[in-house]
Amino acid sequence: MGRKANQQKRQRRATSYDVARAAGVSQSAVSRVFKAGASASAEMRQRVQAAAKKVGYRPNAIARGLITQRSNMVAVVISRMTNLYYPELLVQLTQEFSRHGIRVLLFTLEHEREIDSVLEQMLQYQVDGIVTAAMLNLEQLALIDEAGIPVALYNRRSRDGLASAVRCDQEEGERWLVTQLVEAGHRRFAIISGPEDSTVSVERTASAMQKLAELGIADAAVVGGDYSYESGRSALAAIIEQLAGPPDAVIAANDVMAIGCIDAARQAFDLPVPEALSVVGFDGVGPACYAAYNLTTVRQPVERMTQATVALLLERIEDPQLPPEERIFAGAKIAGGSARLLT
Amino acid sequence: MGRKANQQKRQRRATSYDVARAAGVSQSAVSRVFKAGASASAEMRQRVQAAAKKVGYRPNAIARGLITQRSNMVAVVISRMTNLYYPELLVQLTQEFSRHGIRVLLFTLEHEREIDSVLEQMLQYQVDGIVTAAMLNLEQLALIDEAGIPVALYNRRSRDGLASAVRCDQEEGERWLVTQLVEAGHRRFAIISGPEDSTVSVERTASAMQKLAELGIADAAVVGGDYSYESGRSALAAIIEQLAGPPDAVIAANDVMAIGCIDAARQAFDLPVPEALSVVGFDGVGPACYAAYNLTTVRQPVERMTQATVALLLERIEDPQLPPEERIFAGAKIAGGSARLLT
DNA sequence: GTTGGCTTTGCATACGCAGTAAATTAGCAA
DNA sequence: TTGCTAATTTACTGCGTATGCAAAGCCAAC
Repeated sequence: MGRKANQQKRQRRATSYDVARAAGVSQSAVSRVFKAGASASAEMRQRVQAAAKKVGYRPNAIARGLITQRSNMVAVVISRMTNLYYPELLVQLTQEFSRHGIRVLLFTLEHEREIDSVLEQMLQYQVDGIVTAAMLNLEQLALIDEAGIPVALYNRRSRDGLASAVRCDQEEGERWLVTQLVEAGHRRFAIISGPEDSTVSVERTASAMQKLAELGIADAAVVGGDYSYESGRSALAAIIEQLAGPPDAVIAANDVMAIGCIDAARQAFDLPVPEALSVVGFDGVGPACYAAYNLTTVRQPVERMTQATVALLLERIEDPQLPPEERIFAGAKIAGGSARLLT
Repeated sequence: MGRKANQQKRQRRATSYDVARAAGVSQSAVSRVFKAGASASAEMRQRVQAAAKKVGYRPNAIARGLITQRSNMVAVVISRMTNLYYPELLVQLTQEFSRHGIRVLLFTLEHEREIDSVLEQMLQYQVDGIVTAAMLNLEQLALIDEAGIPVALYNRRSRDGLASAVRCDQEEGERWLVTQLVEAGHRRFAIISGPEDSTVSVERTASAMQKLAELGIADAAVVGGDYSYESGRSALAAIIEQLAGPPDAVIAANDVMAIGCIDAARQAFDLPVPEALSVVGFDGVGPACYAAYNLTTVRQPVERMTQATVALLLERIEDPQLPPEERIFAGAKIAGGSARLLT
């Protein structure tokens, strides 16, 4: 048993006891020094911090979380990444949370059915709150509520006051788009909807159709897409077949499908956009601004929406008594150049 | 002091003791039932699980992490989201980790200087491993290594064997692009580089220039960009000014700038692409495939790279003795239509 | 009926830190 | 010097779980 060191690679991490011993003080003194608003003399601070550096001490957030009942982590759930504004959303969220000393545990859903398992994970990890851009049913919301964890829904309607919600006023956005198009003389309409299980898509599509009906247009063609570029492309063919000819205007449930539709119009059908066909989208993502498309669309104020989301969630983490709240943001109306509008 | 219940909103979560009491067994029995490969009789399982459901028990991952010294969390660090392939990367990573029972703690960097603070956070949270697509200097890598936490670099070269690395063979990709362009007769070249602090950009630019030099072209113009669409647009103007006329071909350090450059060429300079100007990019992100651009580029095999990253990291989490490893993937060569090539 | 091996269960402890109450020290006027 | 208050510091307990160890139960073989 000559040399027994150097055997274990994963050396034990230094604990507050180690620091205490090195500094010749008690463990609680160390704890106080590393706690934000605790009282400790200047000299104590000095000695402890010096000792901490010497032994390579780093507070263990896991242990701290166990005792304080606060993990300082929130779960963020997004479904598919096909929504091009998710990346921006994610960055904004992590940055904003980070500013408040909170870490983000990320969950992505490939399929709806994964959600229960993911939920279980989040709860086991004792997250302090949940932000979700994926659909939760009432049962799931109730489960979370029972665990006493506040939830903030992103671009979803609050349901039964079980969760806060931040969303873009899609109805108003779609109404604006439709109104502009109709006023500019478009009559034959087609809509490219998103996935059926996407509430965002359902809402956008319904709003557009309703406004169209209000304005006396009841025979718009509706074709299903899946938010992808490809589905936007093929949707146009389906539309033309369904209408037995090209429409005046296409309303896509998101920008990416609108872009696909534009490409199909120009390349496959020889329909110049916007001269022969107007195409509008929704979201205002990066590629919508590319000169080749210059999309007429409504942009979500992602930055303000994320800030609101974080604020709403933090409020309820601090004070669980607070009732959930819903905050609705108007989208920015971008006239663009992919549709013939009056002004 | 009549009614004192209903006061606290945040009811105490059920613990394994509660379950044990409800089931009339010991706490360790409960623990064993909820531990994967532990020994427990069928009857015990039954009773415990029934009791657990009754009291609404859920294992506390935080407490478990404290004792097992495994948080089952890995940190994922990305710098800016401007790299359009990050979203895909993120989804793939979380999905793949999730498949192995590991959660992702996400960190995003706005500025380089944030990295030290972020590093501190990760270490405090006792992550089992780190995946980073942001630059770490040797000091930082050493710090992590000292803590005994394995690191996997994404699209970065391994340094001093302190970390595993997975990357796309950008040199080969750029060489292919350059060779194709030169063989097709292009002579006047321009390069749009990315941010100076991006090793990815530096490597791509250097590789392209080197290959150009090898083929006898030493006077390529180099203009700096920042990976953004806008910077690609304005870069073309700078190039034309610098060369006192349009080049034959532009090599952009990523797809998004290539797209910006194409739009600028077509709209601002009346240079049809690819007839009057060839433009190539790198990454193979979504918009590169849009028909309006149909970019000639090299696509990173993100899915395979992600799988490799996860595999490499998990290996070293399981066995810290294992030496770091580097794995290099060839990019997929996409001829596209934004450049005049021979074949 | 005893022995030996195997499986199942409970007891007790440890993980690393925060917070409480008690103890110590410092500070200062009488 | 004494008495008293305020400011620090300390010992100790508990957060919820996993696990080594020992006791107990079970079964087959002798």
